[in-house]
Amino acid sequence: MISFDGFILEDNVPIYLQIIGYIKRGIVAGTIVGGDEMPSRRMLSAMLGVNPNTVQKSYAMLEEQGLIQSRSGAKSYVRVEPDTVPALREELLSASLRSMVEAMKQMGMSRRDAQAAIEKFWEVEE
Amino acid sequence: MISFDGFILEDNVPIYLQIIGYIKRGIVAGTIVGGDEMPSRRMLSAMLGVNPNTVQKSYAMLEEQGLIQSRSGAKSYVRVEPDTVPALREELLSASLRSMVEAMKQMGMSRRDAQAAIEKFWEVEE
DNA sequence: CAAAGTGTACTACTGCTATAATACAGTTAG
DNA sequence: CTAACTGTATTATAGCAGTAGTACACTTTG
Repeated sequence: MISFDGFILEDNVPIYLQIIGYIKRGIVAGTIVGGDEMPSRRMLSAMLGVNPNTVQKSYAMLEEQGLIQSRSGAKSYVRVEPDTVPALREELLSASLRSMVEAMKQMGMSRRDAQAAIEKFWEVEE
Repeated sequence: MISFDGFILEDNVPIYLQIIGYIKRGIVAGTIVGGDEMPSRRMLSAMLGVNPNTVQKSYAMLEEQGLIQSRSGAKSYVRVEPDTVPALREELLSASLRSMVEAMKQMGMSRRDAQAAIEKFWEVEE
């Protein structure tokens, strides 16, 4: 069963998009793999304190994108095909970086400034 | 008169927040300074192809934050106090980096991976 | 002064996000 | 089998973002 332990709701971003992003990032990281069991819509909505319909919306979109498989009455499972991981990595990286790089450039920062700023925010781990 | 030439509307982010962000980043970069004349609400809305009320909302919030000064009937001007620039820089950097670093960590990327990814997205300039 | 431009305010409408309360049929486990 | 759980669907409500149109008083400029 996929864990949503590290999941924190963010403001100003639709919840269903946050759920989708969390699953996608987990697949890229390898912490979520094909065949993994998804929490039921009701269970996840209770865990996150959001409405079941909001969770349902994110699951429906994940299924549209071929990332999970649902069968009426049964549990839902993650679906990862050979090309899935590299495609998701590219998609998520672009989304994360494009707006940030654009913002930093508009702030008059150099590439070196950006690297330094990341150092500060990465905190000590790894 | 402040130019909005490099301004491109983005999806999934409220327009009034994008306008506010553009002004703030310009102030941090120094391309926008205290005393600069803002375009009128009507003019900017025509330039961006958005509703005057949307522009009005962003101007009202900028005034609440003390970044512009409006006088009924007259033009609006940018207001930059001594502490404004460093405070804005810190605010914008945090906002930009926090979510990105968090996303990259969840994707299982190292700080080195992040630095390399930025190299690719920065393009050749500076 | 007079006209044009300006900030400000108001109402009405649409669409999206999210909540809320059900309902029903299929699957699964005891 | 049966009870519990599951996916799925429906309807209603609320708030916010954004659009649309209008109005009024003030400032600036010719």
